[in-house]
Amino acid sequence: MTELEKGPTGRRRGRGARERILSASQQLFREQGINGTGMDQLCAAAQVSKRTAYQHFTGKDELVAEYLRRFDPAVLSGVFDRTDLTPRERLLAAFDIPPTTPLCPYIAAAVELHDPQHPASQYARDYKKAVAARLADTAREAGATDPEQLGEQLALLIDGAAARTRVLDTDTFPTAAAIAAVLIDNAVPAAAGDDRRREGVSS
Amino acid sequence: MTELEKGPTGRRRGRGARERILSASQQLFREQGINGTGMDQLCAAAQVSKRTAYQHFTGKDELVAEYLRRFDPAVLSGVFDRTDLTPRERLLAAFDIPPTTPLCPYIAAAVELHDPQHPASQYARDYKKAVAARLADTAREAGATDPEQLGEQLALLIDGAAARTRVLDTDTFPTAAAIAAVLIDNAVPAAAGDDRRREGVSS
DNA sequence: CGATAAGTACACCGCCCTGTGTGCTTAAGG
DNA sequence: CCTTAAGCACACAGGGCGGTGTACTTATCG
Repeated sequence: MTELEKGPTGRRRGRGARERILSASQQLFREQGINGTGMDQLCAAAQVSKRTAYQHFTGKDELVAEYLRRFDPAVLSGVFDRTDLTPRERLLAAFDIPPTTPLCPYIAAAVELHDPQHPASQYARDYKKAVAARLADTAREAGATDPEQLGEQLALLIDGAAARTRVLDTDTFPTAAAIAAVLIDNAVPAAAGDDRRREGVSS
Repeated sequence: MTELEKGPTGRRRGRGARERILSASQQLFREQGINGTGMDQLCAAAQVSKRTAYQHFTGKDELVAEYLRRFDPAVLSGVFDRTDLTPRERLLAAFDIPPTTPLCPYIAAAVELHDPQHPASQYARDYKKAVAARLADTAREAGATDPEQLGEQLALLIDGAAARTRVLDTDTFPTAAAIAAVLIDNAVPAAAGDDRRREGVSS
């Protein structure tokens, strides 16, 4: 039952409370951080009464965990499922996230929550492992000799760029992409018909 | 009644409250995070009255900033001033920080404070730039063609290992060190006489 | 000694936080 | 229609936080 919001019907601030809460959390947790966003403010932004929020989520912890689970489709699948790119290009495409990404929310959550046992921290861990695994898959597809190692290396580069971008307040993904290009070329034994050239990636 | 460390009576005033506060902050901010450590708890651990703490620091913000400034000597100088190592070895030695480092406190501060204008965030930024600069200096010493680029790349690797170690709760510095070795070998045109092991590097 | 600065003990303020209790209104659907 | 459940408004509890006021004690040194 309860076929809730399926379109613009829910213009009133009636029935789609849960979705509005999660949508608002996406914005606020990113802009202000998890600890920096109170439930009062979040409920106000979501146009949801506090009582309703606590009927959908047992507590803020559960809300935070659920909030983290709403990133997969866009980021993870969106990059790896592009069949128009070669495996190598797909690996490098993972570093093209300049505009709308203040900081990887998984790292932020792990640091802010400061508790490895927290559901959100555990999910962050799982997610990071999943990304490394998908990178490894693509690396295997690209013909790397040690795909797991390359996947782990590329994952580390992504996290490094995310963290460093946060601290320096400057986009460091180009640097990470340049390193990735070197690693990929070094890990693929002797590709033949590829378009790969040694691109110094100056800019 | 609190026979605290007296040491040399160099100071004519003061019985070491400030030092105890900063010493306690080193431990607590790392173990519990900055936001997770209250002034009450910190003062109790430092065996300092709260009133005294606020006579030494105008507020928690200032204390946090000062806390961050107490890391340089050991980490930064300790690695780069080792004359017993070749430049290349010194660059790689920056990745040998496995035992006593839960997470780079600069990244943690930047994420937790969530305000680029915060004094501590600004200092974190300066520090990260300084590390990159010293890495670049050493890279130049090692004969890299583009020392600035290599320095920035190595700095990114360190931050990546720190962040990823935090999220995964696993030591990822070996992975970063492996990448560093590849990058260094690729960046130094034709090293001679070194003991560098060529790991699949196709010049 | 006595002056002075450093440190102490402890209560207290106001604020914001997560989380609830209670009663009321609204929308959906048979 | 009337039932049912989702949502709302609002007040409030309990606690931790950063920070302060006040009066007292202690160490250091001229």
